Amino acid sequence: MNDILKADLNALKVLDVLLDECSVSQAAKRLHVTQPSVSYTLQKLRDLFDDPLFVRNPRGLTPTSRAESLRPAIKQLLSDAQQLIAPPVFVPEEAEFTLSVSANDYLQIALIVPLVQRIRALAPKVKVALFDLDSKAAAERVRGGELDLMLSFPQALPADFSSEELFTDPYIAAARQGHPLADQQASAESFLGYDHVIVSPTGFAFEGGLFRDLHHSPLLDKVAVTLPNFAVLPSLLAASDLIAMIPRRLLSVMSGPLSEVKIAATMPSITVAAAWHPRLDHDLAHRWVRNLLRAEALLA
Amino acid sequence: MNDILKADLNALKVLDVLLDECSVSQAAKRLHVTQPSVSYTLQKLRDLFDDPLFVRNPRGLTPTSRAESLRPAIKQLLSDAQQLIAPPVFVPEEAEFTLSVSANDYLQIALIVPLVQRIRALAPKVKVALFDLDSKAAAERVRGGELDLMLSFPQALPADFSSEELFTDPYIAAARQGHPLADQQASAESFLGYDHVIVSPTGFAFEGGLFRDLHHSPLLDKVAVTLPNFAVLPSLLAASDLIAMIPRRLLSVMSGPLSEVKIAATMPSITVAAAWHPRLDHDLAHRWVRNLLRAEALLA
DNA sequence: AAAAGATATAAAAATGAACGATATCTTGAA
DNA sequence: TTCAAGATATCGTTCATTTTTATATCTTTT
Repeated sequence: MNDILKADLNALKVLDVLLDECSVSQAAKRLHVTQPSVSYTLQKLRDLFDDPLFVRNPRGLTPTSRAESLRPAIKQLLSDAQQLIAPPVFVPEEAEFTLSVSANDYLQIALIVPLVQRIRALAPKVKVALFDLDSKAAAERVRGGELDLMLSFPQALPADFSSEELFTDPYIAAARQGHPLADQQASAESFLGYDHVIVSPTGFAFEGGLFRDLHHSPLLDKVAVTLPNFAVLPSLLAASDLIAMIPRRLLSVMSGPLSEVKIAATMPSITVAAAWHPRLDHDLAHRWVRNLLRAEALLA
Repeated sequence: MNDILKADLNALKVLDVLLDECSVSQAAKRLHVTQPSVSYTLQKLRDLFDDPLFVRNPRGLTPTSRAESLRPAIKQLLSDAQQLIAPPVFVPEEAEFTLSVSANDYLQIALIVPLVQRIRALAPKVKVALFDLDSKAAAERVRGGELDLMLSFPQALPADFSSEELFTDPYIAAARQGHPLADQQASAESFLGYDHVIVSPTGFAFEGGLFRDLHHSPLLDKVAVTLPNFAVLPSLLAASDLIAMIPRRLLSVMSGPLSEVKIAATMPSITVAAAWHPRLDHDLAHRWVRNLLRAEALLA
């Protein structure tokens, strides 16, 4: 049996040219090799197909009927191969895929929402599936190919993932519009004169990134309320004189009008990164999304 | 630009196995080469596709999205290639082509007619185009691919054609049924007592194969009629007491009932051969026809 | 009769692929 | 913790195959 594993597929490229030229010499010219080289390859082809393929005529070669019958299939095969190795192109307007992203609620609001708007404007057929972030499970789902992207803090990202830092956002203090300290330069005393609310998934355990910087800060003693996420923060602030520490980017995009409380102290900040499986490093669609994400991160 | 002439198509066979195994080591086992060899080919593939194709994981390799997207096309391509190099098969029942044959009228009657019957019985979709023989023009038409086969005498066939002798047929003497000499052993005298008719395309010039052997034969003096072909011979014989010299095979297949006139003299004979362009030597359909022709020639 | 132009062949050179040994990394087990 | 197992990548070296140069052979053409 004539097995493909034994066959030299590269010889088919020579056969293709031979079919065009019907001349070993001319084919050699076109292939930029010498005539004996093509003659040698022709021998291999004759062996492979168990057919002379070409018989001599005064001016070169006449293809056998087998060679003629091979012609269309050879052309098709090489054209397919050319397609195969051609660099892939990504056309946003026509791209059709689902992007699955996991992010905490801060990043959902501050980054993903505007990202989705950009995506929908440029690539209307692309769907986006957004998931809350559960770091441990998320990493596994990235590994399994269920998730394309996870957004979190650099420390929370698996080391074997590809990742990219997006931006660093300083915390600011915020309160309801009309709050006594709103839009003012507040002193430390007046700032600590109000009770505070902080988003802390672990409650008063205060574990996680932000709280490293605030470890023995007097601020923590003034925290009266902790929230698991930013969702209800606007309405809580609106209905009280509580002051919240939030990343700056949330100030403008969070629903409900809030004011900044300016204080002299240098505030901690959080750095945000995107991570994905290295398998997607060169994926054109994925790279396109990452470019959009990077552009969005650079704004404001 | 990534040109197919530069690409090593054989590497695609390795990529195919790699996509199956997701392991350089396993792929190497399946390919019966060493692991570094596959690793080396993988490098070439990475270069060719400008993509890592696989990233490492604890147990081997994880394909990139590009590699995954390549998978179906690779499978298809290799399957096509396998088809391409697979030995061709010829199925008479389904074969669909036109066989163009040129032969003199003797062979048309004695060989081609039964051949057509065989062909029609075995390969109902095959058409046969029959042409009278004009050796010079026929050879050119064979060379040009218009004719698939020419049947003639070995001397009349171009030397650069492939050819095969089919049979040798002795001349016999024939006359109408009821002729005084019919079915008898005739003496030379009684045989020469009748006028004769002979097929001689050149008339009384008596040129050609048969007449070499009869050059100074007294028979030629008794020839009263010459015919350009065998077509009208039966009716001429039926309507006269003429005796004809015809190849034995014509006796049974020629229309109109004829009887043999047996004579003691050793008769000349003609040898018949088929010729075709060497390009068709390995053509399966052509070989099938030649086999039928050979089988038919062996009969009677 | 020789010159031109074609393919095939032979020996030598050069290229490229496969090998064995080894480095490096990760995982899983003692 | 350490060690063994198992994975890919890398490094020279060896070996096989392709390519080249040179030549033979055949046919056509001048």
